Amino acid sequence: MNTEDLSLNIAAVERETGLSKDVLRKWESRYGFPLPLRDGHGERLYPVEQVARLRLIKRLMDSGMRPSRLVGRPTEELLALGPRPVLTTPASPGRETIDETLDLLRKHDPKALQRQLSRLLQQQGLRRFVQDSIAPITKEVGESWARGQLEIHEEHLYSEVVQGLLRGALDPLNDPDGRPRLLLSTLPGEAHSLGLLMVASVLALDGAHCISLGAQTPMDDLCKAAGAHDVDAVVLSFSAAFARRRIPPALAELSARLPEGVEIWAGGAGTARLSSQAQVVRLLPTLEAAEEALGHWRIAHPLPGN
Amino acid sequence: MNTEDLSLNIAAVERETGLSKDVLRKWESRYGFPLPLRDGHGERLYPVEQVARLRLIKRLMDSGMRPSRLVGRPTEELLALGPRPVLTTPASPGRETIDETLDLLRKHDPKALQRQLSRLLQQQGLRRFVQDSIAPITKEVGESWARGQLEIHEEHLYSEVVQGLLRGALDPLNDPDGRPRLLLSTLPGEAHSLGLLMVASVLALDGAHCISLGAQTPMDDLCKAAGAHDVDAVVLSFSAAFARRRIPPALAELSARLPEGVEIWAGGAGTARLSSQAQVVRLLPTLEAAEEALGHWRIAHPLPGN
DNA sequence: CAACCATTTTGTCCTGGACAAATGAACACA
DNA sequence: TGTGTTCATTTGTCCAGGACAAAATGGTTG
Repeated sequence: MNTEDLSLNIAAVERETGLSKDVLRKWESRYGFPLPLRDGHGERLYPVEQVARLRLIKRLMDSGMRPSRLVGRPTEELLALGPRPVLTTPASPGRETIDETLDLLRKHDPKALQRQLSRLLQQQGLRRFVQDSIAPITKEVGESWARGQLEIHEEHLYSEVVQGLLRGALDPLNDPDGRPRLLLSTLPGEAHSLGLLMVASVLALDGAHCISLGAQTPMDDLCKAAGAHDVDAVVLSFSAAFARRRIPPALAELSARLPEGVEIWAGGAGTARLSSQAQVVRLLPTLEAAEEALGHWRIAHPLPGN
Repeated sequence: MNTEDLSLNIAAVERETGLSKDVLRKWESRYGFPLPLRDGHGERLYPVEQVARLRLIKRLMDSGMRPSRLVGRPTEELLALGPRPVLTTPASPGRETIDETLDLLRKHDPKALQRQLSRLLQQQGLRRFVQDSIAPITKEVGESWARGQLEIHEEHLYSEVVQGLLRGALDPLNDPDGRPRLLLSTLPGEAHSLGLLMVASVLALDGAHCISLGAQTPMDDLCKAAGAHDVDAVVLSFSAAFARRRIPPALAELSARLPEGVEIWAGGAGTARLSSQAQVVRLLPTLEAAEEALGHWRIAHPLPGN
């Protein structure tokens, strides 16, 4: 009964870690880890320690690392590899606030969560809210999941609530006559849209007109929308999980199909290590870079009236 | 390219229908359906018509039917088998309201969704809100998913928001001195907690004191909590998806382990076809039955003061 | 009518192999 | 130097088909 209490079957591990059963079995045969016990019927039983390590590995992989570097290592080394901040300038909102937020998540209380975050938003203003609260809390949510202190389902809930909040804050502040006019989205295959909304907030605050299409817009729709809304640039976000190899060709294709004169701005952790591609796209690896890009665009495109 | 547009690979079908790859392959070999095409590499390609039928089948199974009766049949017959209302007295809130709600879901806007439902709640009051709005809307959400018009993810979001709303409405109205004192939960394996909250609303409105533990409380905790809170009854909810066979033994065990004098009330679609078990538990197949049970309890337990 | 048991149905897990997609490294070219 | 291409390696997904436990059904009996 000791092992039963402390072990999970393969389906439970898949649920807990997000690693498919196939992957779990393959890793076992290829790397010798995880190496589960077997129950009376020859079925795998994963001790909780192995599950914890798997969760850690999955997290690091989501931030761009590869299994071969991770699967062999002991837990301590994995912890040391922890993700470094990319979009964040961690002027943290304080342990307390973060913990309160996570508690609300665990209680499955979207309403209270919204209240809590709304309050922060009112206190700090959108700009600081995005950079000093949402960025670090999001990071913490991800890490809590890796520690097994949050269910993946709860992470989704967090994401939904924050998106709703940012959209709500963005909407009234979006100047229909603002310039430049920007179309925001992610390409098919890139599900993370939180970073995109954070960029949108910053840009809208600086007076740009942001049209957000949500995540995974097919390239066709993107081009049509760019034409229909007569935008100056298309802003795309790529997380570290997006296959880096596919970014340049995708951007090249988009560049070819987009109406004449429409720029491409690409941001997110996935673009950090990208080679310049200088002529085609402008890279926005950080929120500050996004603001900078906006400034450059304004200098290059002075208002005809002036 | 025609077949590519209109077909999904096995992973996509798993995502769309909630049927695992193993199940999809087994059904193919056992029942001859689904019978996907194959791509150049021998991998399965499911045409959208088959996916739609699978979604329908899954829905019917979730409401208690078995594959052998479903998998062979053509789409029209499946549609005719549609689930009959169990907990609902459909005094529908009107097509319009339902459609608006689903639209908000598809826009992934939890805030607006909450506003919309809050408004309904204010207009109708909790009792009618639960029975005339939440019940039919929930049904529609489920059926929309079966038609492929809603993603499973969006169904989860709906559930979270409604739960938050009901909890919020319930909390202030819960009389700490109310009688009877009720402990509400579901057993491990039963994830559906919406029905439970609906029952809780009705009971709290009638002056009972409801202590809700959320879903999947281990039996140990349930018994301890029953003692600690000195409750008069434990209220459990079983959806049609819960293995019917396991309900009687589970209830028997609980009955044995619960403190002396604590009743068990069992509700939800899963208890509809249950044999009486008369001495041990009280069955609450509908919201009305729950109110009735409350009345009976009050008659059987007159206040000592009177 | 309820409880029990044998039988059938159904879902999950297993092995081990094939192979495509993604990646990194080596190389050629401007 | 930097940019693009090609090839080998790594990694995830899929496949077949068999085993078997869990669940449901349909008698049978008290």
